[in-house]
Amino acid sequence: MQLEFPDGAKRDYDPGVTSRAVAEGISPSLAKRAALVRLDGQLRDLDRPLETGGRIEFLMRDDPVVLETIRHDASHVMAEAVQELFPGTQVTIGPAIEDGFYYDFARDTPFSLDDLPKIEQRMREIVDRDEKITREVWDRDEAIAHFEAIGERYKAEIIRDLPEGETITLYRQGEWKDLCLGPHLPSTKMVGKAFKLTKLAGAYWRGDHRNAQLQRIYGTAWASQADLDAYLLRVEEAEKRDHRKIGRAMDLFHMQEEGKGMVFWHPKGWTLWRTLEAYMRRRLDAAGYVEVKTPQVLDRSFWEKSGHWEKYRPNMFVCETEEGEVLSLKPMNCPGHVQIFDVGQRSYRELPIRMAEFGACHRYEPSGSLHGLMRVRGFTQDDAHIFCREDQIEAETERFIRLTRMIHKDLGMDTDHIALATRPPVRAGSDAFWDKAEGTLLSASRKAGVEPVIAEGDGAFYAPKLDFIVKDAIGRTWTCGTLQLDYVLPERLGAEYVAEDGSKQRPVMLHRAILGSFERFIGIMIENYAGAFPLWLAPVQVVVATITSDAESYAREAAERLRSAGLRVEGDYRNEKINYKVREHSLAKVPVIAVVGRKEAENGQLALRRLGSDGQEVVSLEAAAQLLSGEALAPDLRGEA
RNA sequence: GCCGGUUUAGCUCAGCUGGUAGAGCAGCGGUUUUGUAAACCGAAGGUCGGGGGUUCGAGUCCCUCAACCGGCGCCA
Repeated sequence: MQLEFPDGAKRDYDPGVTSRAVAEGISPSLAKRAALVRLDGQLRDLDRPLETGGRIEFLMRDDPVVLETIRHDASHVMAEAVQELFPGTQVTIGPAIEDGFYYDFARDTPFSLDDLPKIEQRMREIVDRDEKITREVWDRDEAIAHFEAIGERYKAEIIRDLPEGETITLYRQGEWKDLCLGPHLPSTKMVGKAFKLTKLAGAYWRGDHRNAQLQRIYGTAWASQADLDAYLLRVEEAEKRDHRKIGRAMDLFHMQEEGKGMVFWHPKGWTLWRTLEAYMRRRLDAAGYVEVKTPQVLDRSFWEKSGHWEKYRPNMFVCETEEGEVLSLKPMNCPGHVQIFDVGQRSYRELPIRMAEFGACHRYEPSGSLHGLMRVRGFTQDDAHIFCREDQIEAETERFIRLTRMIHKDLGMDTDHIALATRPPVRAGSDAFWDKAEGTLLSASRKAGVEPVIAEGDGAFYAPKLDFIVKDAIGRTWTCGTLQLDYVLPERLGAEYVAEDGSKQRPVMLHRAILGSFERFIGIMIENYAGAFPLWLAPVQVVVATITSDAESYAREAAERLRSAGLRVEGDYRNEKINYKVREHSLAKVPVIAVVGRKEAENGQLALRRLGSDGQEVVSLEAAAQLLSGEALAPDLRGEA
């Protein structure tokens, strides 16, 4: 058989030769340093015999591709360590994940955090043992019998569920064996010691909450200690951006026990909200939306009609009056919007109707899923429903994609990608219906200049949807914005319009949101900007800070002038040193500090200091008012003057 | 909802194997009038998350409830 090397050289070998032997033939140091091989694009173990020729490439330990294998192997080393330390623990699965790995174990007594250092220590020993990792092909029944005999019933179950005829491979390292597809590094030594066990968690067997709960141990692993340190630093930096921390420090909002999942917005946080809402309202007005407001609480019979009572009841806040009336806080705005659509007779000429609401909704989310502003029980959606004819879906979708991308950009978020969630396995509607619906969303995306990533099977059971995934300043992605087709609700609630030919027709509804909820989006913005909002969004835009009390009356006058220019201004006239004030307002992420000393007071000036720079520009009060009020315009208002 | 962890002053956190709570910052009072990231002095501030138990004695040990944090699940 013939092997072709990356440099184009071709050489003949006998079938059955291992990659390692091939490497040794080239240079002993290559064989020593190689971690994996790639044969015709497929990763393989170094010691696995080559049966066929092909393009071969040796991958060194520092190759990014190998990193995933290091993590996978680290999970195996961890499993070996755990089974040595805690006999009777069963193994299940342990894959590499982003930045690390985990392994799920079945054990009666739970692990405690104190166990992690012990496990880490044993892992280091296993790395030092330099155990050879070898691949073995087993007979299916023998493999099942083997795992059952040693009490590994989860492994046995995995093999049983593999399709007949699948090659069963076990990997052996030292005394320890695991069912695994591979590939793996040649020895535990190559895993290295740049790993750390990070957290414990419960996880359901096969991800199904009806199954047994296993114990998951998470770890992170890297090719070098430097990479591990860099990662840990990155995690630390991300923690500093935590919106809950910044929200407290900047006095934006708080939450308390009596209202879990409910937000108390403080004056500064609410200023941020109002600024965002005003911006959104202008954008929606300009995009041809009409805004409405629908009731917060509606009778049970209404939710029965909409179908929510049957399907969504566990998530609804239901209340009962003294008279025994049963009502629910709205969990969604859509049924309310259909009520407005349903009043009077609609004509095809009116369509599309783009009906928007900053709709406050309440959902009884499970306690374990609550998370700061990101997942709450009381929230306000930037919701809208587009009622349109079938033939308008594509154009409306395209308009929406363009609008959404513009707004995300204005708010400091780059679009990472748009996902087209297609038909799920269990669904309503014919294949022809799905073909058409998915096709419409796809072609609309392309017309808007976007090629969506297909999220196979992620659609709702009645129609496909588009999700907008944005990327923040530190590379994390968030789903913000969605467009969902709906033929069902108009039907249920009897929405219709009179068509050109006089017949009654059902409109299609497009559910759509750009931010998602204000709460969550503001949380994301806080983390994206790390609290340092651009001038137009900052709750406090300027602090006028005095150096001496002599300058106070001028400073008050200056603050008033800036306010009259539309800026959000605070005055700091305290008896403190300017260093102290600068530090405090800088930490509070105030974009502009206007320093006023004797000089400025005498000359009618301000010394402007911008957040993030230590220079100053001294300008006249009038010029400062002009300059800053211009800079503080929202993105949609710029360039009009 | 499930698993693990946390809960001490407004905030950030100490408090060893049980002996009766402490620091820094903020806030308050005073001194200082200051030129771009922390001036100085002083007084005050706590049902140690709630409830129950063990003990002569509990912030510390046990039980229980809650909230929060990290995951899992959920998010028609």
